[in-house]
Amino acid sequence: MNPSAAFGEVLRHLRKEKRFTQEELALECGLERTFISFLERGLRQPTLATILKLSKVLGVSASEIVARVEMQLLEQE
Amino acid sequence: MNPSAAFGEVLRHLRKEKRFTQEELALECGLERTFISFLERGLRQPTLATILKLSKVLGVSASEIVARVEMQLLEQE
DNA sequence: CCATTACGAATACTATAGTACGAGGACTTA
DNA sequence: TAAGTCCTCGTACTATAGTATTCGTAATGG
Repeated sequence: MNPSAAFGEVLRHLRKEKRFTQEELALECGLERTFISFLERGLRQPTLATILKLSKVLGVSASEIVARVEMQLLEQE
Repeated sequence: MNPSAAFGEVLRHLRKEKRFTQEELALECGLERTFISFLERGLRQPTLATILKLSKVLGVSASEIVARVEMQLLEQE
């Protein structure tokens, strides 16, 4: 499991938890819907600025998001 | 203060704490020396994968690094 | 059945992360 | 003076993050 895939799973989980569609999340973050789709499918990886944008809208700190990614990476090696 | 600048300060601080030169850190991370310089000066921002690489070598979790960046951003608005 | 919502997927593009090489300044040590 | 270390800075390049647009389709509801 690579960082992109791990991040994708974490992002999708958080988004569904907050009852956002990809389009809503994208709009609030000032990102493209298709880019959110890329991220969730692990086909793109975020920069630090993107992680921060997402974290604000999702109501979770960026460090918390990264911590979840690190857990994902450990669980599924 | 933008995310790149905040990250640069955190990175430089951690690197000096661990007594690495930019070149040593770059070598261990599999990155370019000049890229470490760019990061520390806030002229580039890292992707998630880069943050993870740096965190391994610096002996600090990626989430801890991001937490420090968030603190930097709050302190200096 | 048809319209709408939500998403995947493809393609092509622009902006920027990351590489590679090298000149030169500030400092130290010989 | 001279040589070495650590870093800044510039420049040009390649890889990829992020935009923009479009089509297909599965699910849902009027």
